[in-house]
Amino acid sequence: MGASKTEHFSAQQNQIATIAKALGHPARVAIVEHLLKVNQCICNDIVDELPLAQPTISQHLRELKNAGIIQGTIEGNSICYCINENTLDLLKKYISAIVLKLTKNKCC
Amino acid sequence: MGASKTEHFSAQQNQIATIAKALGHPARVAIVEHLLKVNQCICNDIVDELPLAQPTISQHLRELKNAGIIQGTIEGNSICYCINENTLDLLKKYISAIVLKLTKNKCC
DNA sequence: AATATTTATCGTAATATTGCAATATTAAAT
DNA sequence: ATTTAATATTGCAATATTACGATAAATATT
Repeated sequence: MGASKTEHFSAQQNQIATIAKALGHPARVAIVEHLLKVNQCICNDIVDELPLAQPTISQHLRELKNAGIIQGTIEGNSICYCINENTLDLLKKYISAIVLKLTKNKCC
Repeated sequence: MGASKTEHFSAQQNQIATIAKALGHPARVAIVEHLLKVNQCICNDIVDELPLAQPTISQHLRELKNAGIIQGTIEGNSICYCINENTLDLLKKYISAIVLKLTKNKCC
């Protein structure tokens, strides 16, 4: 196989998995951290920052964008990328709810 | 390629990516949710719960365990799995810190 | 001892991901 | 109009992931 059986799981489970998966690569974590530091920047700035080729960065940006973690606004020649707060907040709330419930549990 | 250039990124970036990656599949999200609901259970209980074969569940459990999200304790014949609070709390804190910083920023 | 139960591992097929060189696309600058 | 700059896309190779049948390993039950 190789393809996930996404149709067997709930919309929320797939949504959380999609967001988490997008963060599941150190380069994409580094991109998010860079965007957090500089607030907003263009693709080439990230190419200068990370040890990856331009097409690779572009691919990672697309995945972050598809997952809703970042957004890009066309500004003439370039595209201004920044973090979309809502998506990360959604993940934050989901995990926070889990951790909150866990403190009331006992583990084996 | 196909292999991530993990050596170019910080230990924390790799750690966060590893945890997020483990949550980056709906089946593993569903496993975590089931463990949250029943507190603790054995592999076969999850096999009965999800539409995946036993070796597939076992594989997903191993990945969750490798990422530190769950832990397993041998109990005679079976293995008792439960959520490891610390790892999810780590991810929670990391994302919370990002979201907190974001509220002070303006996006493009 | 034989059987059942539970989980892990092996092998394999299908698909996805990662990374980059080459190239295309689009808009700005000269 | 030509060149420059910024980004995306294409095509490809290497590797990883997902899924499962078959089987192994280890303990429990009869």
